[in-house]
Amino acid sequence: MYAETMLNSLWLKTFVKLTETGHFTQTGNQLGMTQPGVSQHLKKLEQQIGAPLITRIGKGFELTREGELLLGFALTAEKQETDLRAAIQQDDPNTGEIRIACSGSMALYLYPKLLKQQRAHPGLLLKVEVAPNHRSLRLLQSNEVDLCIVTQQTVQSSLTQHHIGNEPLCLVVPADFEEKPSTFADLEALGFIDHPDGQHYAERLLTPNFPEINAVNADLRATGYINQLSQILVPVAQGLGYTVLPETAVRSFEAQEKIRILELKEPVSDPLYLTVKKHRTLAARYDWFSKQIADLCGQMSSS
Amino acid sequence: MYAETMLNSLWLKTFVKLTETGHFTQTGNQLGMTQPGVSQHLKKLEQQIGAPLITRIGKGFELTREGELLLGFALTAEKQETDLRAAIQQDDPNTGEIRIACSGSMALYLYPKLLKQQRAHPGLLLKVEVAPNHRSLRLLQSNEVDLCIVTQQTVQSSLTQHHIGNEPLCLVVPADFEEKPSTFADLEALGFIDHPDGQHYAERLLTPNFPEINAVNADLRATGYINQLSQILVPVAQGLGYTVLPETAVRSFEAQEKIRILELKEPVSDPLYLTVKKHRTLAARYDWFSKQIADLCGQMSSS
DNA sequence: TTTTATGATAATTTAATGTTATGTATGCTG
DNA sequence: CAGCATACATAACATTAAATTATCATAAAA
Repeated sequence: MYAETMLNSLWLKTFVKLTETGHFTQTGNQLGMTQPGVSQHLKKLEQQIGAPLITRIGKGFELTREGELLLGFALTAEKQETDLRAAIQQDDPNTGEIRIACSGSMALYLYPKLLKQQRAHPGLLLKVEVAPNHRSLRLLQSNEVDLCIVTQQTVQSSLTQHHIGNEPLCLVVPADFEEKPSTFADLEALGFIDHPDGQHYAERLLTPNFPEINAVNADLRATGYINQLSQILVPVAQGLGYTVLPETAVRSFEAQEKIRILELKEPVSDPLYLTVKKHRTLAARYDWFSKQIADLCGQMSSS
Repeated sequence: MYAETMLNSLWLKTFVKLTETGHFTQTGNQLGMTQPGVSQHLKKLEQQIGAPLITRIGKGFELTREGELLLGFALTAEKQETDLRAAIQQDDPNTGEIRIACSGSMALYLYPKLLKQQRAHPGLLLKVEVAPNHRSLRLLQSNEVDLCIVTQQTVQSSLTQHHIGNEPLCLVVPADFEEKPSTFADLEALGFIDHPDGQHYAERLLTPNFPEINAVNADLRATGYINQLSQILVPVAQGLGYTVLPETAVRSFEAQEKIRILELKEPVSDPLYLTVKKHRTLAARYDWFSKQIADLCGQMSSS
C-alpha cells in the first residue's frame, strides 16, 4: 500500500495523456517513452490510489469513477503549476498579497490611502494586521507579514529599519475641561481612558510634561478601557476621562467639538520605523507600497 | 534546465517540512531520511524552479520570493491531494456533478424536478445539456455527460439502454383551426413551424395519420423556425402555422387558450431510453437521479 | 482461422535517489 | 581570539526505482 506516498506527478502526466489518446502506444510515443513504461506508470498510479483507474474493454478502455476524479485532479494540478511558474517568472508589481502590520492609528491613516492602489490593480490584495509594536515584530519574524511599522528601534539584527516620520501624540480631554495650564493632579482627578497602547503613549507624552509624575511606576487612575481605536474617544467626549493618542487617531474622531487637544510645553512624537527583514527580497509590488508609506508618514509629521 | 519536467511532489514535501522546522537535520529525521538527502531535494527543486528558494543567513535561512510562492503552491497541492483521496474513498451520493443530456422537452419536464435534489444537497451540481438524440449520444461517448435520454435505440454495443417511458407527440394547431377531421392538405395550407427536432417529430406522428404523405421525402412547407423550445408555439398561437411537439412541451406553453391539440386516429409516442455506457460504473449520486428519471418518465406516459 | 495490432509481462540496463564519510563555515565559549 | 560544537555542503558509493528490449497473450479484422 502506497497510501502514505504522494502522487507522482510524472505518472499523472502520463495518465492525462493516456486519457487524451486512448492508446498506450501513442501515449508512449508522444511522451518520448515506450509502451511498457506507460503500462507501468498506470499500474503504479493504481497502486497509489488503491483502485483501478480504467476498465479495459477489449482493446480500448473507459475511465472508472476513480479515474475520472484523478483526471480532474491532474488537470487542475497541471494548470496550477503553470500558474506558479508564470508567477515566479513575472514578479508582477500589480498582483499578489501585500501583508503589513502596524498600529491601529497608522492603519486608520494609511489603510484608505493604500487601498487606492488595490482598486487600481484588482490583482493586488492588501492585508493589514493591526497590532502593537512587539506583536508586529513577531509577525514579521514569523513571516506572517512582510513589512511592519513600529515606533521603536529593535535590537534584532535580522531586521532593517528606516525612520520614515513621526507621529505626534496628543493629550485629549473633554471640550469643557479647564483652559488654564493643567497639573497632573487635574488629570488624575478626571481619570485615564486606557486602550491597548494607552500606557505606552501616556508615559511617552506625560513624563516630560509633568515632572511631578514618579517616572518609573506611573500608575494612572483608569476610568475606562476599550480596544477599538475608533471608540476610545467616546468616553472622553462624554467627560469621563482623558487619554493620549496619536494625532491621526484623534483627527478621525467624529465629534471633534466635544473633545479638545491640550497644548503642551514639550510636544512628543513617536518615531515611525518602516521595518523589514534584512535578508529577504520583497516582491516588486512592495516597492510602491514602501515608498507610499514613507511619503505618507513623512507628510504626517511635517504638516 | 528542468523547466520541462513537472515539480516532484516528494521534493515539495521535503521543502514544506524544511520551512516548518527551519533545520535540514530535523527535517531529515522527521521524514525518515538523512540530512544530505534534504540538501539534495532542495537543490533539485531549485534547479526545477530555476531560482534559489532560500537565502542562507549564517546557519539559518529565509525564504526567497520564489520560495514563498512555491511554499504556497505546495501547501494547496497537499490539501487538494487530501481532498481527492477523501473523494475517492467516500463516493458520497450527495456531492459532485451530475451530467445529463436530453431533448429540450425532456429538460423542460425533468430539470425543475431534479433540481429539488440539488437544493436538498448543496454539494450536488446538476448539469443538463439540451441536445438532439445524435448529439446526446456523442456527448455520452466522449464522456462529456454520464447519462442521456434519447428516443432511439442505438446500434452502438458500448451503450446500455433502458426503456423508461413514452413521450406522446402532439399535433398542435392555432385555437381557431377547423374542428372537423383535417386532411394533410389543410395542414400544408397552414404551414409548418419547424424546430431542431421538428422534422423528426413530424414524420413520426404524421406519416401513420395521413397516408397521403409520400413517406420517404416528406418535405413540409415550413413557415417558421426557432430553436428555443419555449417559443416554438408562439407563431402557432398567432395562427402562423402548425407544429409537432412532445406533450410536455405543449403543456408548458403559457397561452394554452390560443392553441389546440388535434386528436388523431393513430396516437404516436416516442419511446424514451435512459442510456449509459455499458462499461462505466457511475458514481453513487447517479442512483437517485437514474431512478427519479425513470419514475418521472413512467408517470408521464401513463397519465 | 489467420493475421495484425495492441497491451501485459519478464529480464535487463540505465538512471535516480539515498547514505556514509568527510569537508567547510558559522557561532558560541572560555 | 582560539578552539570547539553545530549545521549544512559535497563527493563517492550503495541502493532502489524506472525505462527499455524482448517476448507473450489477447482481441479485433480480414
